[in-house]
Order: sequence, then C-alpha cells, then structure tokens
Amino acid sequence: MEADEALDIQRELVNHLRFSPLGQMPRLIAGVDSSFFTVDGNEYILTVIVVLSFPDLEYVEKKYLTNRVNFPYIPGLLTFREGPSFVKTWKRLHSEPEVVFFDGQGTAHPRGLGLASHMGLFLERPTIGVAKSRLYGTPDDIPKKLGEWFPLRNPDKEIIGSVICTKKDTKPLYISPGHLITLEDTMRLVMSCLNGYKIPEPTRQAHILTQRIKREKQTEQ
DNA sequence: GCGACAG
DNA sequence: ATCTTGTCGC
Repeated sequence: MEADEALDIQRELVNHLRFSPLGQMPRLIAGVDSSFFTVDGNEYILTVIVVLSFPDLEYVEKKYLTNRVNFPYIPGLLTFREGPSFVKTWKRLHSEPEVVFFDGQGTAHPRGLGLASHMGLFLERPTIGVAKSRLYGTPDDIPKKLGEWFPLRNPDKEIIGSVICTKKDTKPLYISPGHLITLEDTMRLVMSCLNGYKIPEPTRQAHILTQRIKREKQTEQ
C-alpha cells in the first residue's frame, strides 16, 4: 500500500459516510486501542477491543490480537497502520456492540475520513472518534469548565467536530462522529461514558489493557 | 519553501 | 505510539 493510493481511497470512501441520529440508545459499546513494540527489528501492533454495557459501563467482553505492521505512522493515514489489525480483532468478538469508540479522529480529518469514519464504513454501524489532540480544524475557543465545548471547524467554517472539556484542569478532547451518528449524539454518548476520568470508559479500559497485556507479554518471555 | 501533523 | 522518574498540584 502506497501513501498516494491511500489518499485516493479516502477521497472515494468519504462520499459514502452518512450522519443520522441514533435511533435508540445502545446496550453495548466497544472501545478500541492499540500499542506498538519491536522484536528483532520487526514492528508489531497489539490491538484491544473492550465491550461494556451501556449505560452501566459494566465489563462484558474483551479480545486482543498481535499483528505485524509495515505501514508507517503518517498524519492523516492512521487507518492504514491500525485499521487492518482492528478488523482482524473485531472478527473474534462474540458480542455485537451497537457503537464503537476509536482512539483518533472521525470526520475531523483533512479528507473527512479519520480512523473512526473509515472503520465505521467497514462495520456499517455507528462509530465515534475520540482524540487526545488535534489533527485538523480550528476550534472556536478552548473549553475550560467540565462539560463546556466549542465547535471544531474546517477552513470553510463548517462544523466537523467539537472540542470538549471532559475533566477539570486537563486539556480538552477532540471528538467527531465517525459514521451513522450525529455530532450531537456523539457528544451525548461521550459525556455519558465518563467515569470520573478524562477519557470515556470504553476507550480508557482498552488503553489500560493494551499497556498491561504488552507488559505481561514481555515479562514472561 | 515553511509550518502543522490523530497514534 | 514510545523512550522514562520523579514531581508539582488538584
């Protein structure tokens, strides 16, 4: 996979995105995260998917997989580095989450197709992008108080996501709809999944496991 | 050409 | 993301 053909894929797939209101509240939500490590000069990715009940946020299921990665990290092309591993891991899930949270952007992307959006097209179900930093767009302002938020806009001033304060005295989160969900519903779900921490619980649990599994993996061998 | 740049 | 210990502050 070359970078230039990856760009063409994004420019084509963005036309398939749909942003519709969530019909009903989900019963299961999945959180995805990945970590990386190198062995004998080869780079590997460890992807973890955690499924929680909603709105209780109780643990339901988890699956993880280690795969080799060849595509480098290139801002705007994260999908081609982490996407393949996610797809393989997803196929091992027994439960069927109605919504999936990704660590990265949804529509708040140079070509409107961040990791969450691209994976949403694959899954054909609602996805959300939860990023810890900005990739694209300009926020109207920076939120400071818990729950406060501002629109994130593209150069044409169109709203592509939002910057929201999910915890006091911490940098805000950059969230955007991935696919089959509106920005409004995206923000509602993110706020409903907060558990006293800055990162929504599905993504937070996945991140904790991604680090722990990798650490145990190195400790044993 | 210069700066920006998810994880 | 990852390399890495302690430390300032709510």
